Formats: sequence, structure tokens, C-alpha cells
Amino acid sequence: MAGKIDNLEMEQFFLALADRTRLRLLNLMGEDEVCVCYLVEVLKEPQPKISRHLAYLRRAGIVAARREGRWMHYRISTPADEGAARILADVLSWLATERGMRRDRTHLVKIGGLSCQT
Amino acid sequence: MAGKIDNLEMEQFFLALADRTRLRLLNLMGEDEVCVCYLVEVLKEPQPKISRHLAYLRRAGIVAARREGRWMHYRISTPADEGAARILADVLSWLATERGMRRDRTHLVKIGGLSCQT
DNA sequence: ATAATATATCTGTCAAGACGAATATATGAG
DNA sequence: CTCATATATTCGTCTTGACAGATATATTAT
Repeated sequence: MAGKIDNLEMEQFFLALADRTRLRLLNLMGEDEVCVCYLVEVLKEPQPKISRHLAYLRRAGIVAARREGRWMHYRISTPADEGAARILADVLSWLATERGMRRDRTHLVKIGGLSCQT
Repeated sequence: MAGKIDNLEMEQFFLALADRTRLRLLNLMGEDEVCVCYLVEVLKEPQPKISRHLAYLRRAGIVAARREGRWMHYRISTPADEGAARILADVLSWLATERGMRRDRTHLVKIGGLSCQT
């Protein structure tokens, strides 16, 4: 029965997922937290653009940030609402089936952007 | 391996879900196809508004329409892409946990808007 | 044909958000 | 303190889509 959600928040949740850049970011954060600098490098997009989208995801409650010195690490923050949590998990699996998303992940690993490499 | 999807379509898919009116419509179509006239009655919104959102959902490939005389019946059309299909199913379950959505469903049943009443 | 009903589309207006470019803030080095 | 690096925010512009209201189209009845 954790954290109910109202319709407005449902809208916000899906809006947060309705952008290619944000989906790419979420895909990269799927395994573990990632430093913004790696996100910028993998997506090859201007840094302010990445930051704007990360801020959007943070406002939507989908990611959380942790500062470590000059670096910010972002990670997926499982929504309190069960339905949202399940959908987010499915979205991540879905992303992993996509060519471009897989390429992004490979790229991230190649440049050492995953702190914990299992 | 059914119907792959590209990132652009992923965006479109989530955009289609990112609107309260469309979520309410999908919720009502969750069980079975529904006539537009009942959708208008349950949502108590102007008919052109309902039609616009149904057209949006149709373009996004999430619902399909069937004409029967003067009436149009809309139903959810399971996406070919497996990931999208699973997410859509979860979204419908999620909606069913919401107060307002339940009220809408009860209202639909009360006015006899479900063709097949099990 | 005409009229009535059911549904769809068009028009003009408004707000949300995406973008690039510029700028601001925070942290650590020296 | 000053400088460099990492990240965030602001500004101006543009596009998308939401809405209400008006109108168009399709189907059936008469």
C-alpha cells in the first residue's frame, strides 16, 4: 500500500518518460548510479541539456542525485507508488531491448562510467 | 520478436499516456470496447474534446475504432511491440487502483456502457 | 431530398517544454 | 584569494499540444 499517487502525478510520470534524451539517461542509470560527466560523454549532447533533463527527472521523483566532491552522481529512485515502480522497471527492460540503448550502455562501460562493475 | 519499435515511437507512446483525459479514456476501455457516446457521458467533457483525444490515441496505435451504424466503438489495441504491450497492461492495472478511475468505471457500468457484461 | 443524431475536424489562442547560448554556482587546487 | 573544473540555471525562441467554439461529415429516419 505504499505511496498512493493521484492522476496529476500520473501525467507527470509519463511526461517524464516522453522524451528521447530522458529515456537514454534512464537507460544508462539502469544498472547503477552514473556521474554526469559520463552521461554527457555518452550522449554527446551539450552539458546544459543533460543537466536540464536530469533536473526534470529529479523533479518528477524518478532519479536522485548524490554529490561527491565536484561530481554529481545520479541514480534511479524507485517511486513509492507500486504501480509506478513496476512500470518504471518494465520501461528499463524495454529500453534494454533497443539497439541504440544497448550501444549507449556499451559505450558507458567502455569509458568506465559504471562505479560497480559486476 | 513481434513488432520492434524505435525510440521515436517510444516517445510517442509515453506522450500518449501523458494526459489525464486520455488515461481516463483508456481506463474505461480496459475491459471491453466502449461507444463514444458513453465516454462523453462518463467524462462529462465536451464531445469534440473526447474525439480529439481518441484520435490522438488512434494515431499512437493504442486504440482502434469500429463503426456500428452511427456509433463508433473504441477499444484498446494491444501494441505489436512486446515491451509496449506489457507496459500498457501494467498501466491499465495501475489506473484501476485509483479512486477517480474506479468511479469512472462504476459510472460506465451504471449507464450500461459495457456491451459484454460478465 | 431533408432532418436528426453521432462523431470528427478546423480555427484561433494559450501554456508547457525543448533547444542553444550565455551565465551562474559549487568544489577543490595552488 | 584566484583559477580551473563540474554542474546548474537563465534567457529568448520555437514547436507541440490542450482547449473552446464553430463547423463538417457520416449514418439513419422520414
